[in-house]
Amino acid sequence: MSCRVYSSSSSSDWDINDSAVPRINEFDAFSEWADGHCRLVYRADNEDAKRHSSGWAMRNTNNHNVHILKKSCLGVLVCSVRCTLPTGERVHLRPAICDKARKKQQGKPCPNRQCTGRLEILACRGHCGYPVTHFWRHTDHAIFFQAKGVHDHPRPEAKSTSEARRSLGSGRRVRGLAVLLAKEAALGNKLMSLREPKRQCREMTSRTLNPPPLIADQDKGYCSCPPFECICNYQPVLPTTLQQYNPHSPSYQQPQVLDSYWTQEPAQAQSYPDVAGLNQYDFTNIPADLFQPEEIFQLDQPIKPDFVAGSQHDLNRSPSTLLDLGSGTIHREFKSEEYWSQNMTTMINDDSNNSGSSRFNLSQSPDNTHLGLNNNLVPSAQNQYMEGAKIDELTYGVQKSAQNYFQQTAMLDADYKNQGNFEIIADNKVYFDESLQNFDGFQNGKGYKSNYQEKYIDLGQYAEYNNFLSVYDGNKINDSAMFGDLDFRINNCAPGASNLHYSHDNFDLITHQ
DNA sequence: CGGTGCGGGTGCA
DNA sequence: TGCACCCGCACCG
Repeated sequence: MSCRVYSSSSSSDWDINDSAVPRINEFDAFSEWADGHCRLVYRADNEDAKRHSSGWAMRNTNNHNVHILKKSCLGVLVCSVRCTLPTGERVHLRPAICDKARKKQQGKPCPNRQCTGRLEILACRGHCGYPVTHFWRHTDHAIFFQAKGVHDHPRPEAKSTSEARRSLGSGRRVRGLAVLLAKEAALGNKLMSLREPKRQCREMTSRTLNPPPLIADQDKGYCSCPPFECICNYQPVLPTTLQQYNPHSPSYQQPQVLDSYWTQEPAQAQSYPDVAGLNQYDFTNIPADLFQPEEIFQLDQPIKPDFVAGSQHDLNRSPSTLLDLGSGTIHREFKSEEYWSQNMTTMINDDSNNSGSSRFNLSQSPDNTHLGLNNNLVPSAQNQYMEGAKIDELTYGVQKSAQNYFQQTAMLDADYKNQGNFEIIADNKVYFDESLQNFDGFQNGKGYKSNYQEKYIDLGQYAEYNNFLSVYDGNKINDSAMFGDLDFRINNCAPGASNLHYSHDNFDLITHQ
């Protein structure tokens, strides 16, 4: 996934509100966690895009424009006391999209069993104090996506995870939950792997950096289940039975459904440190009625600040990684302070989504990445751009920064125009009928020239990306913490990962209201 | 029951 | 006028 910088390249020279958008022949891989100011173009038959799905909890927002679907971020459900799980992770559940359901979520006991806190919404204020917004626009040839704002909160759990939990109903035994979640994960990943070839790019990001759950690195002996839905956690206590259900065990017999999943991507075995021998859990001391209907969010994950690896007590605890059933990702999230400082640091230093110079989104596969298309800014201009964007994001509602932002954008636009290679589409507010798919005016007179791309490839960006890959390759096995960090950073928009081309000199016309 | 999309309506800048 | 947001409705799984 490649998030694009406003006006930083030919490929980003469209706005969701333009009367006409370029016709695209090469598309982006779907980005589940698109973040920052970015624009993506998906295939018209991309199922994820057609569903307007997102890892973020996005709700429909009425913008009174039937042609552009607008969604705003609901933030994330967090614990009111910000309790910390053994590994320093924090609760971040997916807010329900439905207002009614979301209200019911709030005030529920923290999923952390030993926490007295309550769930509350951590609202998204990533777009000048307002929630981050996503825009979707369909043409006959593509689905255009544009995001505005940088999420200022942790990612919620994946959609499939919350769906799985919901579908469980209430009062089920944890074992059932485990099986269901495992199946969900297996099926989801299976489907995702089959859905679209390019999806692999995204998978590479989330899985390689955050390998799938339940695939234990036996050498490391850790558990890679999520803190909320640890499957190992629900395994029987007795060693013999444990063996039977422990996927980490050599003698473990995988269920048929899961088998393909386990063996599907063995190379993605996690390398998390064995925090506390979390492979084995004793559930005999957990009463079946412990999970009340109203505690469907209740985690079997204790707050244990003095968590000591290897202690017998801790053996009964859930592992601390978070399974993202939607992406097959195991999140080893930042401790909250780490997260926030990291987040702020990222925002301050990178503002990746705008500059695209620091955050790489590995959802985009390198081999289908046409580097530089989004990084056509000359360094100086790019820095200036970052400055403006930076301020824009960090000081909510500061109009000055917004001016910088757009002034910079305008300057760059003008700069491109001066190259004489293409013309920016004027938002002339002429509203074309959607049926006018072949608008000669744009096709013949205002097309993008392909040589533009060649001329503006930013080698510096390319180098940085390679550097990243080098670091990544060198550490992916041994440094899971790094991946936690990288995962967060790279999953934000990275212009350098663009693979979008304007290979046609025509545009898809859309209709404004 | 909840996700999703649509659309009327309100308040604010 | 644009935007954020509330609400209700309909459809769907």
